[in-house]
Amino acid sequence: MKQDIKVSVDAVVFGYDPDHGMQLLLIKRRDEPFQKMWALPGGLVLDGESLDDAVNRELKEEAGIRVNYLEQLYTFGKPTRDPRNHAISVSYFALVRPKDFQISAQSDAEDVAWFDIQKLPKLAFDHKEIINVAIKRLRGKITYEPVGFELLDKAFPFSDLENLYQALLGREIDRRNFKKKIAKLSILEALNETIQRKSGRPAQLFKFNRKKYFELKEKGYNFDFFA
Amino acid sequence: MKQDIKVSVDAVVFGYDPDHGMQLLLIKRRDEPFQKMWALPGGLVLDGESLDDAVNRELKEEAGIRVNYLEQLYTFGKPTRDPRNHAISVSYFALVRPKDFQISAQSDAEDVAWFDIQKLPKLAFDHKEIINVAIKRLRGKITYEPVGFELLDKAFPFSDLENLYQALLGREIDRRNFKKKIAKLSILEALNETIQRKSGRPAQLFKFNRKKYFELKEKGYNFDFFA
DNA sequence: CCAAAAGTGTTGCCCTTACACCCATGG
DNA sequence: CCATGGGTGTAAGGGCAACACTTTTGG
Repeated sequence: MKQDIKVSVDAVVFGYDPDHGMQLLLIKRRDEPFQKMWALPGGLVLDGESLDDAVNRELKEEAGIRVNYLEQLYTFGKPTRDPRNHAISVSYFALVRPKDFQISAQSDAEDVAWFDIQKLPKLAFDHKEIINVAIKRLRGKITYEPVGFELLDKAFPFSDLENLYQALLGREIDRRNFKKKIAKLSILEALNETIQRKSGRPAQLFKFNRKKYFELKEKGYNFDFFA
Repeated sequence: MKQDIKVSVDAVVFGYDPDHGMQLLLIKRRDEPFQKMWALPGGLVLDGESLDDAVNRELKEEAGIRVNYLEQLYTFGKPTRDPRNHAISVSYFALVRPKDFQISAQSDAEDVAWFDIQKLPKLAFDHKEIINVAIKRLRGKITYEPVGFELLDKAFPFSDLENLYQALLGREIDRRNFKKKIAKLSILEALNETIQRKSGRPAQLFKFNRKKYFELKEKGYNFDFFA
């Protein structure tokens, strides 16, 4: 009884653009099946390759990016998810700063693009389902971890953080209370710089203090941003 | 380039025994590799079989049990984790009431037994690592979900719930405050029965109100049992 | 001077925590 | 009557949410 199951990895890569909201990285397939349809970047794991290595390799090969933050999401194994044969997909959840990279289609991708998570095209395989799980994870994650770390520029105005949270939570946040909450954690550092957006008063820039964040996390601190 | 990676599933099955604390179900391997060593129940996924089906089948085949609660945990894919060949393991996290089953070794298991999670034997493959991840998940889970549901008898005295939490959190709980917290959620129902343990005053029995719990969960209620 | 976005404190309420004594039973 | 575990209430303090006006800039 010889087992014949293919193992692949797929990555759900989120990026945040202050002007356009949460974005998702997709590639357009060059080959069958689902030729010319949009899909998650990913592909077969090589013999002797670890899962993490496989995702990183595929992201580099297909889209030319290296992600900031990567964690395993879920493994999908319905035998019918690939029309060709029984194939399982170990999916990953990734966060990047879109501006850090010039994405470019390579390898078996005909095209690569960022899509607004509210306006996704039709997707190959069960990738829509994978994305739904990832979005759920993202929504959950922001309530107990400062996800902004990985999605915002190194230096950012407070309003970017606020808007990111509003976008993900889908509701308004009270700026003052939010600021107090973040301040209490002391994981933000004010810089002596300001930034001028299109209009209005210039905003002070901040950066995350990674070290302090990890210290707090080690001690088992509970980051309950929002209920 | 033909891919040759084996896909297996492994289950970390927790059970709670009011007298002996948190227990973990292990099987003793009948065959090489790691012959006669203790290991997690699990095995190869069959062609055309879904991952969930594979776990349930293996649990039935090897230990003769059907679990109460099952969720996917993590997929381990280090190419060297199986000395024979590149094999990935999709691991699962399960909760049962030990008393519900008479465990019995079957199939390729020479023996099956419950072990105190504090006193585990040496384990085959990377199963120790898998268990560590599972214990972490369990500890995390109890802080935001009423795990007791799946681990305690259908009817139980309040002290069982209290002891379960104390065992998992590794610290004392104030009984009165804990009771208030649980009461506020109104997911417990008092029964008109009592139980007499070894000594002391008889205790009132309670049962969980599953329906209410799921209602609250649907509405996005935040069960923050403990920080 | 108008529009746009940034910045800033106080108050009331609720929830959480700290805390100790009596009760019912078996031996 | 003693040991064991079960059952119960209150008060104080901290954390969270609600809430609106002023400041700085560009046009």
